[in-house]
Amino acid sequence: MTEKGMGDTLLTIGEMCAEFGVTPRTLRFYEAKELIIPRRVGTRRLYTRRCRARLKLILQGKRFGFSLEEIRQLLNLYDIGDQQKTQFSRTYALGLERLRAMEAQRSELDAAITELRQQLAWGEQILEREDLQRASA
Amino acid sequence: MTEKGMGDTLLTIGEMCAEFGVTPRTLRFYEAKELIIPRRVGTRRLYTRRCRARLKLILQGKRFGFSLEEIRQLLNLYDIGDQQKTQFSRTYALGLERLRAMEAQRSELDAAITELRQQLAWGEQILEREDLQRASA
DNA sequence: CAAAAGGGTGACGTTCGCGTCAAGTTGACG
DNA sequence: CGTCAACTTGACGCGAACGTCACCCTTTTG
Repeated sequence: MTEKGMGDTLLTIGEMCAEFGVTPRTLRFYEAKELIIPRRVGTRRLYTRRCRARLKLILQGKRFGFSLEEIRQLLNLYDIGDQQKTQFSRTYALGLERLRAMEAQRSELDAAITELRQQLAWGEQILEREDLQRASA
Repeated sequence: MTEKGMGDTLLTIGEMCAEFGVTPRTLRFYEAKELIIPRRVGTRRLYTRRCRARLKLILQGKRFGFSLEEIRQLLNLYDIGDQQKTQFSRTYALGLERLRAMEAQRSELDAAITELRQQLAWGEQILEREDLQRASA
Protein backbone atom coordinates (compact mmCIF):
# COMPACT_ATOMS: atom_id res chain seq x y z
CA MET A 1 0.00 0.00 0.00
CA THR A 2 2.80 2.42 0.77
CA GLU A 3 4.16 2.97 -2.71
CA LYS A 4 7.60 1.49 -3.21
CA GLY A 5 10.18 2.60 -5.70
CA MET A 6 7.75 2.92 -8.56
CA GLY A 7 7.81 5.56 -11.24
CA ASP A 8 8.48 7.98 -8.45
CA THR A 9 10.91 10.28 -10.29
CA LEU A 10 13.02 11.63 -7.46
CA LEU A 11 14.36 15.12 -8.14
CA THR A 12 17.57 16.77 -7.05
CA ILE A 13 17.46 20.19 -5.46
CA GLY A 14 18.50 21.82 -8.72
CA GLU A 15 15.74 20.10 -10.67
CA MET A 16 13.21 21.14 -8.04
CA CYS A 17 14.35 24.73 -8.30
CA ALA A 18 14.03 24.68 -12.07
CA GLU A 19 10.53 23.20 -11.89
CA PHE A 20 9.16 25.63 -9.33
CA GLY A 21 11.23 28.72 -9.91
CA VAL A 22 12.76 28.90 -6.45
CA THR A 23 16.35 28.93 -5.20
CA PRO A 24 18.15 26.13 -3.34
CA ARG A 25 18.32 28.42 -0.34
CA THR A 26 14.56 28.58 -0.29
CA LEU A 27 14.16 24.80 -0.33
CA ARG A 28 16.73 24.37 2.45
CA PHE A 29 15.01 27.09 4.40
CA TYR A 30 11.66 25.34 4.07
CA GLU A 31 13.31 22.15 5.18
CA ALA A 32 14.77 23.85 8.23
CA LYS A 33 11.24 24.97 9.05
CA GLU A 34 10.03 21.40 8.53
CA LEU A 35 7.76 22.25 5.65
CA ILE A 36 9.41 19.82 3.25
CA ILE A 37 11.46 16.81 4.31
CA PRO A 38 13.21 15.28 1.28
CA ARG A 39 14.90 11.89 1.38
CA ARG A 40 18.64 11.68 1.67
CA VAL A 41 21.20 9.69 -0.26
CA GLY A 42 24.26 10.35 1.81
CA THR A 43 23.97 14.08 2.36
CA ARG A 44 22.25 14.78 -0.96
CA ARG A 45 18.59 15.69 -0.96
CA LEU A 46 16.09 13.88 -3.14
CA TYR A 47 12.59 15.25 -3.53
CA THR A 48 9.67 12.86 -3.91
CA ARG A 49 6.30 13.35 -5.54
CA ARG A 50 4.97 14.20 -2.11
CA CYS A 51 7.59 16.89 -1.69
CA ARG A 52 6.52 18.43 -4.96
CA ALA A 53 2.88 18.45 -3.93
CA ARG A 54 3.85 20.12 -0.67
CA LEU A 55 5.95 22.78 -2.33
CA LYS A 56 3.08 23.55 -4.65
CA LEU A 57 0.80 24.07 -1.68
CA ILE A 58 3.42 26.19 0.07
CA LEU A 59 3.80 28.56 -2.87
CA GLN A 60 0.03 28.72 -3.24
CA GLY A 61 -0.37 29.51 0.45
CA LYS A 62 2.16 32.31 0.19
CA ARG A 63 0.20 33.93 -2.59
CA PHE A 64 -2.81 33.93 -0.28
CA GLY A 65 -0.85 35.77 2.36
CA PHE A 66 -0.33 32.90 4.80
CA SER A 67 2.84 32.78 6.86
CA LEU A 68 5.11 29.76 6.58
CA GLU A 69 4.06 28.68 10.05
CA GLU A 70 0.37 28.81 9.07
CA ILE A 71 1.17 26.89 5.93
CA ARG A 72 2.89 24.24 8.02
CA GLN A 73 -0.38 23.68 9.88
CA LEU A 74 -2.23 23.37 6.60
CA LEU A 75 0.25 20.84 5.25
CA ASN A 76 -0.38 18.59 8.24
CA LEU A 77 -4.00 18.56 7.23
CA TYR A 78 -3.25 17.42 3.71
CA ASP A 79 -1.13 14.63 5.15
CA ILE A 80 -4.12 12.97 6.69
CA GLY A 81 -5.12 11.36 3.45
CA ASP A 82 -1.79 9.56 3.38
CA GLN A 83 -0.92 8.93 6.99
CA GLN A 84 -3.85 8.80 9.34
CA LYS A 85 -2.36 9.51 12.72
CA THR A 86 -3.50 10.53 16.14
CA GLN A 87 -4.70 14.04 16.88
CA PHE A 88 -6.85 13.59 13.87
CA SER A 89 -9.87 15.52 15.02
CA ARG A 90 -7.69 18.38 16.24
CA THR A 91 -6.15 18.74 12.84
CA TYR A 92 -9.56 18.34 11.31
CA ALA A 93 -10.91 21.22 13.37
CA LEU A 94 -7.92 23.28 12.32
CA GLY A 95 -8.78 22.52 8.71
CA LEU A 96 -12.33 23.69 9.22
CA GLU A 97 -11.02 26.94 10.65
CA ARG A 98 -8.80 27.42 7.65
CA LEU A 99 -11.68 26.69 5.33
CA ARG A 100 -13.77 29.35 7.03
CA ALA A 101 -10.88 31.79 6.84
CA MET A 102 -10.36 31.13 3.17
CA GLU A 103 -14.06 31.45 2.39
CA ALA A 104 -14.12 34.72 4.27
CA GLN A 105 -11.10 35.88 2.35
CA ARG A 106 -12.74 34.94 -0.90
CA SER A 107 -15.81 37.01 -0.20
CA GLU A 108 -13.60 39.91 0.80
CA LEU A 109 -11.65 39.46 -2.39
CA ASP A 110 -14.87 39.39 -4.37
CA ALA A 111 -15.96 42.65 -2.81
CA ALA A 112 -12.59 44.23 -3.45
CA ILE A 113 -12.67 43.12 -7.06
CA THR A 114 -16.12 44.60 -7.51
CA GLU A 115 -14.98 47.89 -6.02
CA LEU A 116 -11.89 47.96 -8.17
CA ARG A 117 -13.99 47.28 -11.25
CA GLN A 118 -16.18 50.24 -10.41
CA GLN A 119 -13.18 52.49 -9.92
CA LEU A 120 -11.84 51.43 -13.26
CA ALA A 121 -15.18 52.07 -14.93
CA TRP A 122 -15.09 55.52 -13.37
CA GLY A 123 -11.63 55.98 -14.79
CA GLU A 124 -12.64 54.89 -18.25
CA GLN A 125 -15.27 57.61 -18.45
CA ILE A 126 -12.79 60.28 -17.50
CA LEU A 127 -10.27 58.96 -19.98
CA GLU A 128 -12.85 59.09 -22.75
CA ARG A 129 -13.76 62.67 -21.92
CA GLU A 130 -10.12 63.74 -21.99
CA ASP A 131 -9.73 62.06 -25.34
CA LEU A 132 -12.74 63.98 -26.67
CA GLN A 133 -11.36 67.27 -25.37
CA ARG A 134 -8.02 66.67 -27.00
CA ALA A 135 -9.69 65.63 -30.22
CA SER A 136 -11.70 68.85 -30.29
CA ALA A 137 -8.73 71.04 -29.42
CA MET B 1 -17.48 70.48 -3.94
CA THR B 2 -14.52 69.63 -1.71
CA GLU B 3 -16.37 68.83 1.49
CA LYS B 4 -15.75 71.34 4.24
CA GLY B 5 -15.97 70.79 7.96
CA MET B 6 -19.16 68.83 7.83
CA GLY B 7 -20.02 65.86 10.01
CA ASP B 8 -16.51 64.71 9.36
CA THR B 9 -15.76 63.21 12.75
CA LEU B 10 -12.00 63.59 12.94
CA LEU B 11 -10.37 60.88 15.03
CA THR B 12 -7.27 60.98 17.19
CA ILE B 13 -4.64 58.32 16.81
CA GLY B 14 -5.94 56.47 19.84
CA GLU B 15 -9.48 56.39 18.49
CA MET B 16 -8.23 55.10 15.17
CA CYS B 17 -6.33 52.32 16.88
CA ALA B 18 -9.39 51.31 18.85
CA GLU B 19 -11.56 51.28 15.73
CA PHE B 20 -9.20 49.24 13.58
CA GLY B 21 -7.31 47.18 16.09
CA VAL B 22 -3.88 48.49 15.27
CA THR B 23 -1.16 50.20 17.34
CA PRO B 24 -0.11 53.84 17.14
CA ARG B 25 3.27 52.66 15.90
CA THR B 26 1.55 51.03 12.95
CA LEU B 27 -0.30 54.20 11.98
CA ARG B 28 2.86 56.30 12.26
CA PHE B 29 4.69 53.71 10.22
CA TYR B 30 2.08 53.85 7.49
CA GLU B 31 2.35 57.61 7.56
CA ALA B 32 6.12 57.43 7.17
CA LYS B 33 5.50 55.24 4.11
CA GLU B 34 2.98 57.81 2.87
CA LEU B 35 0.05 55.43 2.94
CA ILE B 36 -2.01 57.63 5.24
CA ILE B 37 -1.51 61.35 5.67
CA PRO B 38 -3.62 62.64 8.57
CA ARG B 39 -4.22 66.30 9.20
CA ARG B 40 -2.32 68.04 11.97
CA VAL B 41 -3.43 70.34 14.69
CA GLY B 42 -0.10 71.48 16.00
CA THR B 43 1.79 68.24 16.16
CA ARG B 44 -1.26 66.11 16.87
CA ARG B 45 -2.60 63.81 14.16
CA LEU B 46 -6.24 63.90 13.17
CA TYR B 47 -7.64 61.20 10.92
CA THR B 48 -10.36 62.06 8.43
CA ARG B 49 -13.01 59.89 6.84
CA ARG B 50 -10.66 59.46 3.92
CA CYS B 51 -7.91 58.24 6.20
CA ARG B 52 -10.26 55.63 7.58
CA ALA B 53 -11.22 54.43 4.12
CA ARG B 54 -7.55 54.18 3.25
CA LEU B 55 -6.66 52.24 6.37
CA LYS B 56 -9.49 49.84 5.67
CA LEU B 57 -8.09 49.22 2.19
CA ILE B 58 -4.60 48.80 3.58
CA LEU B 59 -5.64 46.14 6.08
CA GLN B 60 -7.67 44.43 3.40
CA GLY B 61 -4.73 44.45 1.01
CA LYS B 62 -2.49 42.94 3.66
CA ARG B 63 -4.87 40.04 4.11
CA PHE B 64 -4.61 39.41 0.37
CA GLY B 65 -0.86 39.20 0.66
CA PHE B 66 0.05 42.54 -0.92
CA SER B 67 3.10 44.40 0.32
CA LEU B 68 2.70 47.91 1.68
CA GLU B 69 4.40 49.29 -1.43
CA GLU B 70 1.94 47.47 -3.69
CA ILE B 71 -0.90 48.74 -1.56
CA ARG B 72 0.40 52.28 -1.94
CA GLN B 73 0.00 51.93 -5.70
CA LEU B 74 -3.53 50.67 -5.27
CA LEU B 75 -4.43 53.56 -3.01
CA ASN B 76 -3.40 56.03 -5.69
CA LEU B 77 -5.91 54.35 -7.94
CA TYR B 78 -8.74 54.81 -5.48
CA ASP B 79 -7.79 58.45 -5.19
CA ILE B 80 -8.64 59.11 -8.78
CA GLY B 81 -12.32 59.32 -7.99
CA ASP B 82 -11.57 62.28 -5.75
CA GLN B 83 -8.61 64.02 -7.31
CA GLN B 84 -8.22 63.44 -10.99
CA LYS B 85 -4.62 64.22 -11.71
CA THR B 86 -2.06 63.59 -14.40
CA GLN B 87 -0.58 60.19 -15.14
CA PHE B 88 -4.11 59.00 -15.09
CA SER B 89 -3.86 56.32 -17.69
CA ARG B 90 -0.69 54.94 -16.14
CA THR B 91 -2.43 54.47 -12.86
CA TYR B 92 -5.40 53.10 -14.71
CA ALA B 93 -3.27 50.45 -16.37
CA LEU B 94 -1.80 49.61 -13.02
CA GLY B 95 -5.30 49.11 -11.71
CA LEU B 96 -6.12 46.77 -14.54
CA GLU B 97 -3.06 44.71 -13.70
CA ARG B 98 -4.13 44.52 -10.12
CA LEU B 99 -7.61 43.49 -11.15
CA ARG B 100 -6.20 40.65 -13.22
CA ALA B 101 -3.98 39.61 -10.35
CA MET B 102 -6.86 39.61 -7.93
CA GLU B 103 -9.09 37.64 -10.26
CA ALA B 104 -6.33 35.11 -10.74
CA GLN B 105 -5.92 34.91 -7.02
CA ARG B 106 -9.62 34.32 -6.58
CA SER B 107 -9.70 31.39 -8.95
CA GLU B 108 -6.69 29.94 -7.19
CA LEU B 109 -8.42 30.46 -3.90
CA ASP B 110 -11.53 28.76 -5.26
CA ALA B 111 -9.51 25.74 -6.28
CA ALA B 112 -7.76 25.62 -2.94
CA ILE B 113 -11.08 25.80 -1.11
CA THR B 114 -12.48 22.99 -3.18
CA GLU B 115 -9.43 20.84 -2.46
CA LEU B 116 -9.58 21.59 1.22
CA ARG B 117 -13.28 20.69 1.28
CA GLN B 118 -12.48 17.34 -0.27
CA GLN B 119 -9.75 16.68 2.26
CA LEU B 120 -12.16 17.50 5.04
CA ALA B 121 -14.80 15.19 3.58
CA TRP B 122 -12.14 12.48 3.50
CA GLY B 123 -11.41 13.21 7.13
CA GLU B 124 -15.04 13.03 8.15
CA GLN B 125 -15.36 9.53 6.81
CA ILE B 126 -12.38 8.36 8.79
CA LEU B 127 -13.66 10.07 11.89
CA GLU B 128 -17.03 8.35 11.54
CA ARG B 129 -15.38 4.97 11.18
CA GLU B 130 -13.33 5.52 14.29
CA ASP B 131 -16.44 6.51 16.18
CA LEU B 132 -18.17 3.30 15.05
CA GLN B 133 -15.22 1.21 16.15
CA ARG B 134 -15.17 2.85 19.55
CA ALA B 135 -18.93 2.41 19.92
CA SER B 136 -18.69 -1.29 19.16
CA ALA B 137 -15.77 -1.86 21.51
C1' DC C 1 -1.38 73.10 40.67
C1' DA C 2 0.44 68.64 40.41
C1' DA C 3 0.13 64.57 38.31
C1' DA C 4 -1.69 61.39 35.11
C1' DA C 5 -3.19 60.51 30.41
C1' DG C 6 -2.36 60.88 25.77
C1' DG C 7 0.45 62.25 21.96
C1' DG C 8 5.00 63.41 19.62
C1' DT C 9 9.80 62.24 17.75
C1' DG C 10 13.98 59.53 17.33
C1' DA C 11 16.42 55.36 17.54
C1' DC C 12 17.40 50.81 18.27
C1' DG C 13 15.53 45.80 18.48
C1' DT C 14 12.99 41.86 16.49
C1' DT C 15 10.88 38.41 13.45
C1' DC C 16 10.17 36.64 8.91
C1' DG C 17 11.77 35.06 4.55
C1' DC C 18 15.04 34.46 2.30
C1' DG C 19 20.09 36.30 -0.35
C1' DT C 20 24.82 35.85 -0.24
C1' DC C 21 29.18 34.49 0.59
C1' DA C 22 32.78 30.92 2.48
C1' DA C 23 34.59 26.55 2.73
C1' DG C 24 34.29 21.68 2.32
C1' DT C 25 32.48 17.17 -0.16
C1' DT C 26 30.99 14.19 -3.79
C1' DG C 27 30.11 12.30 -8.44
C1' DA C 28 30.80 12.32 -13.30
C1' DC C 29 33.78 12.86 -17.10
C1' DG C 30 37.79 13.54 -20.32
C1' DC D 1 43.68 11.04 -11.87
C1' DG D 2 42.55 15.72 -11.80
C1' DT D 3 38.99 18.95 -12.15
C1' DC D 4 34.67 20.76 -12.62
C1' DA D 5 29.87 21.14 -11.68
C1' DA D 6 26.54 20.34 -8.37
C1' DC D 7 25.80 19.57 -3.83
C1' DT D 8 26.55 20.20 1.40
C1' DT D 9 26.60 22.93 5.96
C1' DG D 10 27.30 27.14 8.52
C1' DA D 11 27.14 32.02 9.16
C1' DC D 12 26.27 36.61 8.29
C1' DG D 13 23.37 40.19 5.78
C1' DC D 14 19.15 42.42 4.44
C1' DG D 15 14.54 44.63 3.60
C1' DA D 16 9.86 44.57 5.30
C1' DA D 17 6.81 45.55 9.00
C1' DC D 18 6.44 46.71 12.86
C1' DG D 19 7.66 46.49 18.69
C1' DT D 20 9.82 48.80 22.28
C1' DC D 21 12.10 52.18 24.87
C1' DA D 22 13.65 56.81 26.11
C1' DC D 23 12.55 61.30 26.51
C1' DC D 24 9.77 65.40 25.72
C1' DC D 25 5.48 68.20 25.37
C1' DT D 26 0.54 69.39 26.27
C1' DT D 27 -4.00 68.82 28.00
C1' DT D 28 -7.16 67.81 31.58
C1' DT D 29 -8.68 66.46 35.79
C1' DG D 30 -9.04 65.59 40.79
